[in-house]
Amino acid sequence: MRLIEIYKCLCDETRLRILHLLSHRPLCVCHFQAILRAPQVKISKHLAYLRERGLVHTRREGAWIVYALPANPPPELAENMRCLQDCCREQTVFTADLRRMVKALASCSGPLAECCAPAPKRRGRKTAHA
Amino acid sequence: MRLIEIYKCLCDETRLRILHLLSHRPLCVCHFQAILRAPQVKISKHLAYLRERGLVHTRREGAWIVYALPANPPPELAENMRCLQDCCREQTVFTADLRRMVKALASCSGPLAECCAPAPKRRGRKTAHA
DNA sequence: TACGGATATACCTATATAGGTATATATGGT
DNA sequence: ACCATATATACCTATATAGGTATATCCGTA
Repeated sequence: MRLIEIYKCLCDETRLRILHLLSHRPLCVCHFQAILRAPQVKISKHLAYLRERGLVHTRREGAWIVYALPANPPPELAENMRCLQDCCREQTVFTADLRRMVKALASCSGPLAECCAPAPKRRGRKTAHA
Repeated sequence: MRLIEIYKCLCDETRLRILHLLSHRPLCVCHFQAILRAPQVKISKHLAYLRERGLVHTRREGAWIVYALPANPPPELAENMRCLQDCCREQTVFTADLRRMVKALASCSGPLAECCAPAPKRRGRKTAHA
């Protein structure tokens, strides 16, 4: 993987926040919408940008698409993700995202998709994402 | 220093090569021209971009401007520079630059500016940069 | 003071891309 | 088959920026 391509992925704030979140755990699109408070199309396009360049991959889980970092990233990517995670500890944008992520996942019981379920059956009060 | 600003600096190949070279030693503009084989204006503008964002600083040395990494960089920058230097070892663009740097500096005797000196007095055969 | 060399900058153009609106596609449930 | 939800994409617009040409500035020297 060319180093420059990695940095091109990292040089947008939305993508940086996405990758930072993914360095903690896989997430589906609706989670990103909730955590980053950004419209679906914006999230989706940045995810596509990352996917096309191999920084993330996806698996379908029912109606949801779960995004995750690659299982065996090339060393340049792995090292940069380590660096990113380290640097993010000090910058409030990222710590705030983490807090929102925890909150968003709190309503998840078990597998990821649970908290995205339509829910009318279960609680009948919330919209799709937690 | 905001992380995103650092990545914006890293996401252009010319700037990446410049920073990589600087992670080894300070250099003046004419060195970059020679090593990167790029026109003066291109080098100069990318250096300005980096300077305005605090990734490099300059000192004048006679007619030359010597660019260097900051002496006490903020931790985010220091860590990313470490990461960069590490990753560059494997990518040919950067190793080739290093080779050209060594060659360009070979004709330097002592302080940096020496190899940029007009030289008619000393050897009278080369143009400004080595 | 005039000149040449080193570097910076003003200006222009082309391209990438971020962000939005509207729409398409896929999936599960009725 | 139909609908609602989740996600992706086509299309448009605005902006950033890369790269070039021409020119300005700064410095040392004659």
